[in-house]
This record gives sequence, structure tokens and C-alpha cells, in this order.
Amino acid sequence: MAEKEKMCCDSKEIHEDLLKIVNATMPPETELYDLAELFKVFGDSTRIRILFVLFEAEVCVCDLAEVLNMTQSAISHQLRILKQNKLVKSRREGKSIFYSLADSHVRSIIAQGREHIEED
Amino acid sequence: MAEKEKMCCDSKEIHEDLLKIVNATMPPETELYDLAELFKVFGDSTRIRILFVLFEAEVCVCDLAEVLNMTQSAISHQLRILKQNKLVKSRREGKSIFYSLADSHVRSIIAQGREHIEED
DNA sequence: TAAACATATGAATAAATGTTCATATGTAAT
DNA sequence: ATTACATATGAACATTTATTCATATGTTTA
Repeated sequence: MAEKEKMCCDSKEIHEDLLKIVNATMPPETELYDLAELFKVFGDSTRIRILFVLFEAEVCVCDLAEVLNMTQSAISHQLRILKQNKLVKSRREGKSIFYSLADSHVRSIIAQGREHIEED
Repeated sequence: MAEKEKMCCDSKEIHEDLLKIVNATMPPETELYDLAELFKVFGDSTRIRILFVLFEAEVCVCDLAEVLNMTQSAISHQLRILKQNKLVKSRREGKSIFYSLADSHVRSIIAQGREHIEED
């Protein structure tokens, strides 16, 4: 028996210890999935650009589209994703809808990202 | 003339001010692209899981594959992406190659992400 | 040198994703 | 009410991406 046992890297004990530690510290599947989902939102340069605009001001869809030189539809689709993930919030004023940052994590996450890419 | 002028949201002045501010604060295209590229790396639950293992220990490819219950090939492909983006580094020891975290931003970026998804 | 092991990698496939186009919804003005 | 304006949204298309499979590279052992 034990023929199907994979004894990876000739180190069975270390491997078992690792398993224990990982099982104890790894967040549940749903959280890992949500985390990946969140970072996916930051993983598109159009959305990043939208966020940078919103760092400076509360802006309506139309202005976002013009400032970023993209169609209203493209911007609107991306705003929906940003909003679903609670990175931005919106407010209606007449015909326009103004978007702004939803919370401070957005700034710090992007700041950390910039730090990372700016080291050599 | 001026027929093609888009006077978005009936507010030409505000819009021009916005343009100035945005042009002054928006990072260059290349940086925006690199930023998005970096976050894309975090935007996959397999890579997130790899990082969580590496939070605990320096681990070889084979152990990663077994702990995460994935094929060696799949893990290896993802490690390549993590390494290209300088989130992990590697070290050879005999036949095995051990991976570990490359810098501290990885921890803080993921920490910020967790904070974000864990509010309400 | 040959065989076994650990890892890397190219090609193929399936799934996810961003933009465009057409159109729907909602609000204000005539 | 009808028209115009601002935004949202569904479908289609093109591109990207993660995994699998087969195989190559590199290291150790017999």
C-alpha cells in the first residue's frame, strides 16, 4: 500500500508541518475569492485612471468620459464594477450622476502599489 | 464654428479646471499601465493562495503544488508571473527551487485588501 | 552515462474580460 | 406630452488569461 502517497521533495515531516500551518492561517475559500475579485478591479488601467480622477474631485460620468477620452458607455460599465466592489459611490444631481471614492482603502492600496513598482 | 465642442454637463469652466488638475496629478501612461499590471497579479485566487503559503514559510514548488492541491505545472506558471512582477524570489537547493516573498509590500497590499472586504 | 526527480515552458483549450453599438431608463426643459 | 440630455445596460466581438498536457531543462544518484 501507500503506493499513491506522494512524498514530495523527499521531506515528509516538513511537509506535514507546512500543511498544519497553512490550514491554520489560510483564510477560507470565499475570502480568498473575494480578495482576488477585489484586486481584479484594480487590475485595469481604465479603472485605475478613473480612480485617479476621483482622487481629485467628485465627477460626473460625462466629465469622466471626456477627461479620460473614452466613450460614456465604456466609463459607465467600469463605474458599475467599481461601485459593485464598493470602491466608489454615486449621487444624483439632476440629470447627472456624480461619482466619488467610497473609502480610504482605495488610496492606500494604490499607494502601496505605486511604492512597489517604483523600486528599481 | 465650435460645433464639435462637447460642452459636457453644461459646465465648461468646471470641466476645464478638472482637466488642469487631472493633467497635473495623473501619473504617466506607463505607470498607470504598470500599476494595473501589478494588481492583475493579485487578482487571481491561485496566486493569492500561493502568497498566503509564502507568508508562512519558504516553500518549494512541489510542496506548494501539494499543499494547494494543484498540478506542478499550474503552480509553476503562476510562480513565473509572481516572480516577473517581483512579488516572490527563488533560490535553488539541489533539485528543488524554493520560493519566498520578495518584499514587504505584498503583505501590506493584501492586508489592505482584506480590510476593505471585511467592512460590513 | 543512464535513470530518476524537480521544475520550467510552449501550445492548445476554455473561460473571463473590456470595449463598442444599439437601446433602454430616468430627468429636465420646451 | 414631446424633445433633449445624462446615464445604464444587454449583446456581440476581440483579447486576455488560467489550466492542462506534453515535453524540455537542469540536478542528483546509481
